[in-house]
Amino acid sequence: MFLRFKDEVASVLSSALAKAGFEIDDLALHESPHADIASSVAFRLAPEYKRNPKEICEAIYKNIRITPDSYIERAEMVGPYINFFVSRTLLNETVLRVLLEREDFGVLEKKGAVILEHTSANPDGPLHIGHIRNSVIGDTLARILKRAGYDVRTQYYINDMGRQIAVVVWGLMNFEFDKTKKPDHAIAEIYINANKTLVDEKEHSPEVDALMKKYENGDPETVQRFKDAIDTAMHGIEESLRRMNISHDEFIWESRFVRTGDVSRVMERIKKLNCAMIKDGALMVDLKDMDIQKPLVVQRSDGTSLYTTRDLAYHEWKAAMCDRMIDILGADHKLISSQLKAVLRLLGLPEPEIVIFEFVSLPEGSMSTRRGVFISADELLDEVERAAYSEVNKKRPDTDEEFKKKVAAFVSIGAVRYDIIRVSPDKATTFDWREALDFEKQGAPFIQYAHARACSIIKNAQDGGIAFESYDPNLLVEEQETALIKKLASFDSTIDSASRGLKPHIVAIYARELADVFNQFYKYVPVLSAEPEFRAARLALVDCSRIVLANALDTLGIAAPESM
RNA sequence: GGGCUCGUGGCUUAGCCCGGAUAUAGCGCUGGGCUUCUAACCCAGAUGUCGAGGGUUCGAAUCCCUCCGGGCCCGCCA
Repeated sequence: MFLRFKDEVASVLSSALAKAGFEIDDLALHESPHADIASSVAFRLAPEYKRNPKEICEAIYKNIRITPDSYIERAEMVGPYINFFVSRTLLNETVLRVLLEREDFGVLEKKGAVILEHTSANPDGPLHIGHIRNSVIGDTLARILKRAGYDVRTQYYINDMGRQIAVVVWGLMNFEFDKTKKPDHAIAEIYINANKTLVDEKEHSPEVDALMKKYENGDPETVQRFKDAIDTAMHGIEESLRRMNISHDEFIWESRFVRTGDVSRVMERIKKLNCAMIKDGALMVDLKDMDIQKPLVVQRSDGTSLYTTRDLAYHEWKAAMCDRMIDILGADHKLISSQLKAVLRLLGLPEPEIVIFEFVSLPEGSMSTRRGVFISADELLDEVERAAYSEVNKKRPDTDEEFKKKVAAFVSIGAVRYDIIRVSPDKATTFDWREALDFEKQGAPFIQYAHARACSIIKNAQDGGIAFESYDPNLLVEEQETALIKKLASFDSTIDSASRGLKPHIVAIYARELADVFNQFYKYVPVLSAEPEFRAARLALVDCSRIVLANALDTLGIAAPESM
């Protein structure tokens, strides 16, 4: 709805500009507290046409023509600014469209296949609070892109050829696996012990190297050992992801690209590149021309491949199946991902779009699975759920046990996801228990609560046999009502900008603002006790709010409860 | 040392790409509001040299330069 409004403003302004005899590409449109959309284009024109901005503004303003059915109500001139306001038509059509399209409201018409890779944590232990920043950003982005219209598939790239997995396998051969623990946690225990032993007793190091070699060569017994170890860890990892409402469409093992020969083919092609060079028997690519000072090694002197080489083959394979590749990566991958892109470009292959998120650290420093210094996603979720339970217990003492547990579960998952997604990926954060367990702040529960309130009104109406199939949207004229409808109308432009910029936090902010305006409406505008014709119109608006709140929450992967 | 990135009230944070009209919101703080649809709510108030300095511009949180502080990276690791 807002997308069309913006388009109309742009075209109305462009033709006014043309009629007034001005020429400029940038319409200088921006959001403003003074209007639904404002333009400061007169300022831009002033120096070129050597007239004062106000004069220019008047000339443009005089030429503005708005058609009767437009989404623009009127334009107004304030000093050198032109302010545009949304029309009743837009407001009414918003209500109509939401009720018609329901869960599809806000679905855009972008086309194309997207493969989005996220999480891809090494299967050497459980997901920790750093990993899930990746998972939540990735999953939310996948949901945003789906709503934008793309055909999205998510992939988890399993690094099964790295040394850390060989260490896990070696550990499983030398230490006892604790079957009573969640499998990914039991694997972490093995991994931590094995690392400690390998540091203390250096003589075992060649045993790990031998495992890696045998795995790369495809020795059946070793392959089985690796597979068992990884499946065990992945079983636990997937369970944690599922708990957070996250699932992957595919799991891609990096070893497959070695086995299919894709990796050797990529290395052969790199050898033919002008910037390829052999140094001390290793194949490397000089990337100075791409503004990267560090050359990239793609083949060891013993002829084996490296992580990046396999990643190159992975991307070549992916590119053939989609129009866009998107990778969600931690800040430690900044250099390596720009090297990856540079080599792909040199090879004439499509490059992925990379979303980098900054690190999550603990107050005492950075996390490390290897050293056992981390807070697991499971631990975080458990603690938050416990806090959420005591909150429901306090707020709804009248309800039964099953209800409280159910509410604690969706509130905690929502709170965790929202806390992660609300901040821009390029802010480094320090984890804070007090912050994580705080339910007073405006977060997911606030939005879920607004949704539950809307559901409650609808339910009360239904229980009372009050129908609202026919209603007149023109009766929705209170300040809180129009503010609410405008917010509903901007859901499409929110999805549009979030998907364009791959910025999931925009949707998080939108959901919070929508809940905010709904709560104000709820407070000041009576629904069920209003006169029948107003009651019907307001019930329709409540239903719209419920639908869009649910859509926004769904886009964030957060449950939209009917009651809490 | 070099590269990338972040720095916005006591704390957390939006806006920065694409410069505009009183800088966004939350927590916390002060005060107020439940005989009305769920108070996990709402209203009012105090709190800011937008890290510092310079420059560009009619206009800078936003663009450019320098500096300071935090994070990440700079392996024939992944």
